[in-house]
Amino acid sequence: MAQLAQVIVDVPTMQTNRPYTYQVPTRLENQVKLGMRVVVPFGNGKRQVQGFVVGLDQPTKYNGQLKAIDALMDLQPVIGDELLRLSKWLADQTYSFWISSIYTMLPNMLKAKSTRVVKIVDEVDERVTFDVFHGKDELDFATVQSNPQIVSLLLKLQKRGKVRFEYVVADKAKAKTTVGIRPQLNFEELEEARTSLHANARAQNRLLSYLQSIVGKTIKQADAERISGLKAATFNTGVQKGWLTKVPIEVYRTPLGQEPLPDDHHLAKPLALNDEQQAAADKIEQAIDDSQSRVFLLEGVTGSGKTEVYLQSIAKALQNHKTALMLVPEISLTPQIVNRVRRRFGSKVAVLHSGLSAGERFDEWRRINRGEAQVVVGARSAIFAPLTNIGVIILDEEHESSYKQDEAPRYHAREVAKWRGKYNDAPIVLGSATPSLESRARAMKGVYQLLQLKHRVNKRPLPPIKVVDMRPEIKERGESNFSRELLTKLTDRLAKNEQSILMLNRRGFSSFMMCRDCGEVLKCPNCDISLTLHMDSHTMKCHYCGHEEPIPRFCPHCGSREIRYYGTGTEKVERELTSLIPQARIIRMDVDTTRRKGMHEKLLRQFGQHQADILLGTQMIAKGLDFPNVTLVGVLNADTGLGLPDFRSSERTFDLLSQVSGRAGRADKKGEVVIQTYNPDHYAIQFAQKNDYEGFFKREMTLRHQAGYPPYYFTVRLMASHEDEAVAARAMAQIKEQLTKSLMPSTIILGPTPRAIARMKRRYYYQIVIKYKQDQYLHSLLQKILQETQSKGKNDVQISIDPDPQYFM
DNA sequence: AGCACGCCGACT
DNA sequence: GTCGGCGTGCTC
Repeated sequence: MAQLAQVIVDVPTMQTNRPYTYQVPTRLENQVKLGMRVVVPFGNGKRQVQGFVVGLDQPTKYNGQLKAIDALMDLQPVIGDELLRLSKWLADQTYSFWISSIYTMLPNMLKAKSTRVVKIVDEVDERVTFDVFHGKDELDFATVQSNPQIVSLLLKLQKRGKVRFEYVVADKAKAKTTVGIRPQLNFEELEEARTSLHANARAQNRLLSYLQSIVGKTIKQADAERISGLKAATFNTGVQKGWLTKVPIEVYRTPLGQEPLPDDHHLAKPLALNDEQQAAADKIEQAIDDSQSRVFLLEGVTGSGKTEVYLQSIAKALQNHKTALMLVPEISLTPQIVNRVRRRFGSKVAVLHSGLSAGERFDEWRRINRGEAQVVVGARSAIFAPLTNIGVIILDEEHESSYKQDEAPRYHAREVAKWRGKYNDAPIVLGSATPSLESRARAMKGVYQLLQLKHRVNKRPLPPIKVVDMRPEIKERGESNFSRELLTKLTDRLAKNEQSILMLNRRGFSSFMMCRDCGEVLKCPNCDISLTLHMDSHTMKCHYCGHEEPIPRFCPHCGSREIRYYGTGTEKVERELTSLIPQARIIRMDVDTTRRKGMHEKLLRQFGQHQADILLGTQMIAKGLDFPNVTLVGVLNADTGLGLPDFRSSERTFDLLSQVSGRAGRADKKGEVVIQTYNPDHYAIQFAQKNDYEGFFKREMTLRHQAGYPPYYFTVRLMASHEDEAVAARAMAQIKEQLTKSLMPSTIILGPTPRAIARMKRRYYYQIVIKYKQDQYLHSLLQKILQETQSKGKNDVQISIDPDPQYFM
């Protein structure tokens, strides 16, 4: 019988980042369990917050009077043993608050909203009642918080005992319900009711018969109407006569495009595997059978049938009465891949992606939590799906940088997967055509087991790739996004009624407004970057802080009218393409045209139905798309990423070009790829042209070795920010001193340097990058630095730590 | 985060 | 003399 409970409260600060001990009141005895949400008093006054039970009956050194838990928010724990442990590990690994790592694992709906309400408890001035309280006797404090006059007025009234501040912890988690009907009488009583009916009350008579057939059951009213053929009005009469009652029935929200498959739906059969696939599948399935928590790197060229190996591994796990988790990068979480999994495993599948509403996400989460779904497909955060007894975890496109969250907690889904694999004694499958250097290097060392698929399933060669040097093109024809060669091929496809995909590599691109007379570039007043033109809203926007201003007609610096937009945006390319090939029908896909929910799918569907000849887009079109009629893929600017100060820029360029090349000639028709570049001799482009991952890997490893980058070193990035640049710089210099003193001599400390975007949201940023092979002091030292520099207000230096950063910029 | 306690300037 | 500014420290 639990007397005490250790609770992590929803106050994300360094000082409160530890469990607090509460008493379990007698009325809640035997009900409080690990992983439940509770409402607890915290701090002075009547403040209440949400918390999570992370321990029971552990002794406490606290000498003060313990407070008691106010209420339970759940009947069943929302976090099981595995995820509770994982949340602690995650907080430790990513240097974040325990409460934050708990919340990243749960759907947003489980985060209760804590509101402050001001209540009138005694007669107050009529004008106050009217003006401030709008005639009501209570007020949501959040609505007046920003008005200092009202705030001080309310505080005065509080002192005089006229009003009281109260806290309300409101749970947002609501299950959607529909009306259900339930017979109130038993069979005989219903029969009895029939005798008192008028002879012509035929509908009521039928209702009674129907109710007799469902005694003791609860049926959705919609279903009842359909089955019985009776109208809603008849059921209402039944309620009036006391024959039946209406009760809410909990139902799941149905995400668009995720409608349940019909009951008689035939699940798709597994496809036959070729020898390579079979060999890989055998190894994975053996590990599933033996409950081995090893890691496989499944390296397979585009079209080599990795997905089928995934699906059969999942089938194996299910066959062993276990569950399976499959992660896909958000960008390739397309209906195509999702449908393939659902056709194979039907209603066992739950899908988690960013397009779901909060309610839909919550419902999918509950289906998984209740064990109603045994297969989960989702993007990064789906790695926290509340599956139990996992048999296999798959990460498709494991090299994708989107598996690393770029805000706190800065976790990498691959590392979380490995943790869960160990906990569940389940193998991990990392799949990619172009594995990350880290993973491939581990496979070479034997840490992971390498499984290779070297041949395409359809035995077709990969499409030939033509690299076009844009330098002479520009010299001869002036500024253009299209080489003659690409234009010729596009026109040719048009004539043959075939389709083309054009990709504009936007990585690292800044489009900006510049004055042709004085060279002034329009910049964000808060951040250190140029503003981007958004034609949909006709404004200039800052991508970092969201600042927005009208498009200027005159240069704000010199007043000249010659202020123009620079940078290769998709819109501009579309305009050029329209003027070059007026008869071509173009679909443009970029952030602007796909912002609205469902637009992404809609545009792809239109293209799939050949409502356009050319699909023009940014990186988002590079992955997973499979259009049989596409025979030409063009990359307009292959090298924009190469000049970036990022040690992974070659790797990313190689990946991107390899991915996009795989989009051509998926079916019977022959495909071809055109890559336009200003760096035709760059090794990333050369190796991509030859489809030579092995060559690229060796070359890039040599360079990483020379420069001391991953995978030869582990890295951590420390960032400090302050409103005053000098303060941020000084804080970092101090930290560097501390690091140098305490870390191992083999550890390399770079910086401090101002970040590439030195100012963001009115703060200046400095960073230090630590490179190490093995350093036993590092982790605890970083924890200590965080403790010491814990910021209390906006006037303090803010420190953040990014383990294994994706970018150093 | 939110709240109280506490120590210095401009006011009924 | 007091009201209230926000720096500091604590929350089981």
